[in-house]
Amino acid sequence: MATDRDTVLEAAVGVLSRRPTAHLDEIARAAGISRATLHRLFPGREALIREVGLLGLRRFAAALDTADVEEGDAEAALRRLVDASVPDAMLCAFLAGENQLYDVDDINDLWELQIARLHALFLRGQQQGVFRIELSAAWLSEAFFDLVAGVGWSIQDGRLAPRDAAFSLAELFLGGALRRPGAPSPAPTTHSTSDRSTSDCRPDTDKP
Amino acid sequence: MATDRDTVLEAAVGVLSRRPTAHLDEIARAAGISRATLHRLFPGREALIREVGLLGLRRFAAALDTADVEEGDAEAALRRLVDASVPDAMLCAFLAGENQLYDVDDINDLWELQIARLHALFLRGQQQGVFRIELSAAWLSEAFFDLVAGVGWSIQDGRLAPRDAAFSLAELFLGGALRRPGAPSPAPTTHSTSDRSTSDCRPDTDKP
DNA sequence: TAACAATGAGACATCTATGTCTCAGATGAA
DNA sequence: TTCATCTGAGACATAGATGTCTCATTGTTA
Repeated sequence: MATDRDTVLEAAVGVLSRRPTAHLDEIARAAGISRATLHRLFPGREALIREVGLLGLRRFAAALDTADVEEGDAEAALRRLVDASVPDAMLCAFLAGENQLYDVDDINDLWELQIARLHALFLRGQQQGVFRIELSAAWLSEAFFDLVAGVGWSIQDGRLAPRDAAFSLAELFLGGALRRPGAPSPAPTTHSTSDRSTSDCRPDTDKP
Repeated sequence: MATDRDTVLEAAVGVLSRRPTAHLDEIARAAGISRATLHRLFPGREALIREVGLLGLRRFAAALDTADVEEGDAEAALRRLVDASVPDAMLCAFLAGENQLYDVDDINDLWELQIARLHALFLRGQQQGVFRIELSAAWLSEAFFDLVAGVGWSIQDGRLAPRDAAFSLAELFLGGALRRPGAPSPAPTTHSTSDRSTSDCRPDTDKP
């Protein structure tokens, strides 16, 4: 029986991240309140989902703040970010799945802002020589956020122990993102514009 | 104007992956057919979404087959899997976001089956000594699939060049998943049950 | 050309989630 | 106790998407 807005929103995430089309009854029940009270807290479904998105973004922004990502060594900053964002991984999972939110202007702006901060972190890391430059900063940002979301989903479904989350995320991601100390410089190319044309994401349609 | 079912389903994915609640009108328009014809092909919305999910699973299963993941060196098998699954990344993105599907029994079974194959691949790789054993096979499976989904989202939004997709995915993931040739054995532990209690995914609620 | 099959457009009924309202009971403060 | 406030339960109307139908048109085959 949670009466304050944020607690209700967190309960809502638990339902909505699994079932984006869940009815309001369901969400109210998950929060331990009645549908009437839910309506008193949030004018309607649209507003509710919007606020869930905003909460997620606020939390992720707070994680970026806490981690002080704009300062110091990029690898250390990323490790701090991992620790700061894992507790809110489920919110991030919701954000990752709900592209619908990006139609709302102010949410989209807030989202772009946080992504820009991530992007800047990776760019800085590449300039510092700690992150690989064969992988674009945009891809590193996307991949990082997706893995945070993956942590959220895994924990929710009981496939990942919460205590292992930060370690698993940091090890996997940094292993792929950090420049190898041994490797001298960006491998010129193992992937020219050659062979397999993995081009349009719409493969042949002739499979039975 | 695509009249065969699979082509319509692929058009539906393009819409549904961005907006899970899109109306049937919208989906029909995206497929270039009328709502009437859409109804002739699929009995209703539920059936449509179900078939989209099945298509995604069929494609991913086909990728696992094509890549021959049950055979040979695990790293090579995974590289083959990357190449085979990237063209269907958008379908995977849909699957990743639509946990709702897992309420349908036969879809869930098919899903578990493919995940089990992934899991087995990583376990085999760990036994072969090519994949790190500090990261659980379950987490590696989840992370791999999430990154494939991330590739799909990125390509759709134009943030990742289709030609770079396979390379970016393989490099990032394998970098984190492969056991370092240098590192002698599984680092005993850098993450005991220490310090930060990143435990319950539900942080303090006192942020303004 | 003629018959046939498939499609698109639109009208229509239905169904269900949503939004709004009322009222009774519970909680808490004066 | 008494009053004020908040909540839950339920009824009710509404809106909008879905499902079904008809009919004209198109394109294909004989």
